Amino acid sequence: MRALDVLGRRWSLRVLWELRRGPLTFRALRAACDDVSPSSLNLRLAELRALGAVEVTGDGYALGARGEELGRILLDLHRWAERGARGAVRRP
Amino acid sequence: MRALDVLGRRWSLRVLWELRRGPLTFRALRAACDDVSPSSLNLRLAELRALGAVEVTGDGYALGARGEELGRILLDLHRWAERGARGAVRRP
DNA sequence: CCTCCTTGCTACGGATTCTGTAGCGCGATC
DNA sequence: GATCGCGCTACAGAATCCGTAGCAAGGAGG
Repeated sequence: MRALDVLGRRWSLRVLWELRRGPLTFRALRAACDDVSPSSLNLRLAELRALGAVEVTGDGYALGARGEELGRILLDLHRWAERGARGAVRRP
Repeated sequence: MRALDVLGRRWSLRVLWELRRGPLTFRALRAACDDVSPSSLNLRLAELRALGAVEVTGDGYALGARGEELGRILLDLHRWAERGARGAVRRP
């Protein structure tokens, strides 16, 4: 349950989402996330690293070993959200 | 991306997670979520209802029409996180 | 050795969000 | 009509986040 708590903090999902296509440097990741403040980003990265969701490689930050599975889950989540946002907001 | 933004707010994922097994009343949901403050809970519920993720039934709050799919996604996410937390935290 | 870059990351004050507690209005029940 | 639990609101204090500036380290070029 702790894991969902970490994933439910601001920018956590977004960081993972931006990393789904490959590694990014700290600054590139920051730029990809609407220029988050570096303090927040660093905090989230530390938490996500503690979870094993993110790791540091030679090319910067990347998804952990199970990254591909996570990418698929995030894609599902994203698709679900997009579909819901279009079809279910107005439901009179 | 807006949807992921809402899902990335504090307690959003947790609320959905607690609703995955069936409807809960406002107070029960609050209790299930480590006694969130009612203001936060009410805010999150409003946002999630606007997304179509949560709806109000006679038995209280419940996952929306696409709730089952979301529940499965959250379960995947949870399992992923749990597995990562066990296998990857200690990585000397 | 000495600049000039870029990179990861920290510091800090102000703005935003969350928390904790109290309580209202309402319907059901006694 | 008194009591109970319910959904929900109010509000101040605490925690968090943002925006900006800047540091130390490492490499490229002179």
